[in-house]
Amino acid sequence: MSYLISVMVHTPAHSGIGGALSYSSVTPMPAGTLVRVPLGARELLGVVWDPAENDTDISLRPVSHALEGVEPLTPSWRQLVQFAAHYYQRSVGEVALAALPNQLRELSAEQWTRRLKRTVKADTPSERDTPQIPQATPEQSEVLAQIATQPGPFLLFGNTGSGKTEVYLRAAHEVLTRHANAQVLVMVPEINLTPQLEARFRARFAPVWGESCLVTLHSGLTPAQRLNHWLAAHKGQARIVLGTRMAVFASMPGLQLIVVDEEHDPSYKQQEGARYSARDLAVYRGQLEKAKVILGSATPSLESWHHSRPATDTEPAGRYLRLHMPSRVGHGALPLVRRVDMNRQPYKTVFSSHLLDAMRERITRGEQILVLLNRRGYAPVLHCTDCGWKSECPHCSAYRVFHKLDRTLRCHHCGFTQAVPRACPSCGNQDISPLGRGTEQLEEHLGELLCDVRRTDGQALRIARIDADSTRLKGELERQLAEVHAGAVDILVGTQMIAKGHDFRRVTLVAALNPDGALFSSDFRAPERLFSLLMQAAGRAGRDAHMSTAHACEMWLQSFYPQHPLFEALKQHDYPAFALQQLQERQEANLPPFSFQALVRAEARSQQAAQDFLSAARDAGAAWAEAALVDIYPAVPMAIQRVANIERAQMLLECSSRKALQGFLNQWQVQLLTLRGQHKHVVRWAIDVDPLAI
DNA sequence: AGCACGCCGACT
DNA sequence: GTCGGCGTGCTC
Repeated sequence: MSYLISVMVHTPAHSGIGGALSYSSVTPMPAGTLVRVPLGARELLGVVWDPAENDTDISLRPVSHALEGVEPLTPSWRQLVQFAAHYYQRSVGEVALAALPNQLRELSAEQWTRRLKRTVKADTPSERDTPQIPQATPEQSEVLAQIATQPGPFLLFGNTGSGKTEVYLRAAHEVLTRHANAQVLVMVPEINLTPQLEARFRARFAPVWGESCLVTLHSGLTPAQRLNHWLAAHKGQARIVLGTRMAVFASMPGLQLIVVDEEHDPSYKQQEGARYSARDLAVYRGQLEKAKVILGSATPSLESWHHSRPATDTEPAGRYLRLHMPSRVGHGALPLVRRVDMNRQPYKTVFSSHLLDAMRERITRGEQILVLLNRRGYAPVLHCTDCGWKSECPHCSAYRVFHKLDRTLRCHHCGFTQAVPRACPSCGNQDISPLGRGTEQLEEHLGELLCDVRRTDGQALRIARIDADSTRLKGELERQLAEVHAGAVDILVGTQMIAKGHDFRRVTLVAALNPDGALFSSDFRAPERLFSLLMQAAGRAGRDAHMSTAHACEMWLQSFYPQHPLFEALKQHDYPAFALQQLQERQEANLPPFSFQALVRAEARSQQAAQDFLSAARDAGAAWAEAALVDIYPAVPMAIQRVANIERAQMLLECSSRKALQGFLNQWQVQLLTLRGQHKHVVRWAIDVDPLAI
């Protein structure tokens, strides 16, 4: 008598073997068991996916062995993986195996048994002082009462400094004390934000449950650490798991609470392989495992804001419950927002004289300045410096993108393409250029403009630049930040990365030089990102009480559109007003969250081959798409059209129903598989469901 | 995805 | 005479 065991192994969706593979075994292995199985000449790690059946096929190869000493993964874990694979159009095996620590795959049987012996470690008793738990503010108490009594998911909307972390800590404490096996998952968008939050959680919980009550899960761990932390979570020893988006797949049998901090952050969307949104999966997982979910942000994603809308006379409430914490606890007032109208500045001004004066004043007072460059998500929309013409698409409420390679303007929404005009179509001016350029030598330029300024100690002022280039080396970011904290730097020039999570206590002035690119971007999410960035940057300033009482902190915005509603809302620190305005625009244009999108990307040796494949895919799905009310737009080259000599194209799908789009994609995926055989030049293709950038 | 098998060019 | 290039094709 033998059993048929269905096993998922790491095979991509388009490899011909998408589903579970069948093996035989003399023992009936339960679903969720980790096993090693032969596949061709190799032996791979796999997960038993379905309950064992009686084996009727004698030709099956046997399972090599089950991994000793690891409990099977729970049904809800498998359900989460299955859902994610299905929703994001990938194979179950790919998602399942990617969610497991690498060492589980790589260790041989002997190494594994050795490892098992080593991991039996006694809990290190904590030598910490009992934590100082601050008194909960009435606002926090109210929010916690809601979390305790309502099912959620919750959108915790609170400013920087409103005490969201204290709410997380208390909600976690509540859950952990109520059940001896309860576990809490806390997610942060980026790896460099883990240490701060980890420290807060440890300080609160390690004195009670020991240092090993918390583990982290992120890509910065060594393979051995990753395995240890994963095992601790899987066994339930770690009561708190703190990690980046990958942690959403952590095996946590006692999961009762999920916190997604800074839920609006685009980093929660995986950008390669299975392009899942960890935030959205967290909500799904919470529902699946009956765990409460708290999404926290000072500037929520418009999706979450929309989903947490209160009921109106005509419409029921969204499916999230919005919890508002408007107060700022223990911090100075929000900075004053000042706008400089760049139309009144001399031609090609980079730093307005007003701003320079303000900067001089701050430096001579020994205060620090943050200069924000908004280069991330930069899409080359053309504009005329004379009359303000922009490369709008005549058919869409989108801007067309400048493709340098063939000098065309293309709409990434509808595909409308034209050659780049020689002069401005509106006023004839020859000087039309991409919006938001000219920041390259900014650091140098600023140094020249302020060369006359002396610091309080008489030394020449120091400017530091922090961006992806200057911090490529490991530890370089930390080193540079330490310099800023030590006061060695007067002006910090950087991209969005400096606005995230770091407190610069002596910064009293934040300046955004050229935020206009995001107002008129081909990417409809650009304003949302800009608002969030500026709000966060404003929150950076003046967190030192002494400074902020002495001199008001300021945020300066240089813009050609100072009256833009985004800046108006920012001036009032009024996210709801901004969200309302943006959501109205989105609704009128039928954009997310009022519609659902998917993007198909294809890579090929030639642009033509990539587009041909997509066009063939469009034709193949046309009838179904029409029936399902799915709009398929024409294929366009990607904004970055060629990478390492591979041409890239993409095609947008839009539908007002998530379910209908899902259904369509599932059927269409099969057609794409067969199509690939007919388009030999296509290197690869992939579907991005709910893409963040188009 | 891996890893075979397989059929053509420059080397000890 | 082989080593090795990476083009198809198969893996329960």
